[in-house]
Amino acid sequence: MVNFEATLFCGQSFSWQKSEGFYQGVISNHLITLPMDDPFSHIRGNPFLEHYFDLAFPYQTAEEILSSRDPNLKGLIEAHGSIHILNQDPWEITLGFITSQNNTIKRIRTLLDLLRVRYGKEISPTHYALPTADELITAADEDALRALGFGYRAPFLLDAAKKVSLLERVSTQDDAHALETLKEIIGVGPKVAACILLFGFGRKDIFPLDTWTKRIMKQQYPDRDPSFFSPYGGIAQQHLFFAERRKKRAQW
DNA sequence: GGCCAGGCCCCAG
DNA sequence: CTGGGGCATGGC
Repeated sequence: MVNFEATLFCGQSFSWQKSEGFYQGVISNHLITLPMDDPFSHIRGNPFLEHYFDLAFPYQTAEEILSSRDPNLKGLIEAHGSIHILNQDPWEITLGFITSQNNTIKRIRTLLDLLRVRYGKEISPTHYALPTADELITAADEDALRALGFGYRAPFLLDAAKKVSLLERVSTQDDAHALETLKEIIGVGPKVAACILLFGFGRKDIFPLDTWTKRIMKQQYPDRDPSFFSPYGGIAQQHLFFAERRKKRAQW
């Protein structure tokens, strides 16, 4: 059973909101509305959404392997249900996770919404696509992005836009080389590169280490490292991250 | 006010 | 290679 709350709102996408019984989200330039009581009914039979929600991946197998390896994770998976890794656009993920550094999920959302309204294409009276790399380079400069509130991340977004072709190279590289390629973008270090690989390229074995997951590893797995969860580190990490944030009542 | 937030760059040692 | 200061901004 897919846990849509955890899948949509636990830090892998910043494009969804809840309103009046519906999940509403922008996927590239499509506005998608899913009924909260039965999201699956709108996804099944729609190849575009089936791919976005990663229905073809064998989550059950991954969860069984993780559960057999670690009782803690077994408990979390039983409590959460499945957390899927969405197939999102690498460029949009790059924008999102450059913005994420030293920031809160709530404010990442706010900043990306500002970016949409200011530089993106209107796709409905109330929703905008994220700007493409070309749109950003053409219409924005560092001062304008700082004025929107991006702070020191402003030049990073512009550098990423200039180097957007790197993202095509990544798709044919193994994880280690791909991380190195992504770090050629100024402001992209190990953590942001990991998030781009996991969430933008579906690399399920990537385990991003941020302030939360570092703390989790230190406290709960003091003599392990993320390879303990291989080849499903990314999936394990989403469950650990979700559980820890829920425990601390962190805001989305 | 200080501390933290899905960090990274740069520089010392 | 590792550790620590600085960097924008907002919420608590």
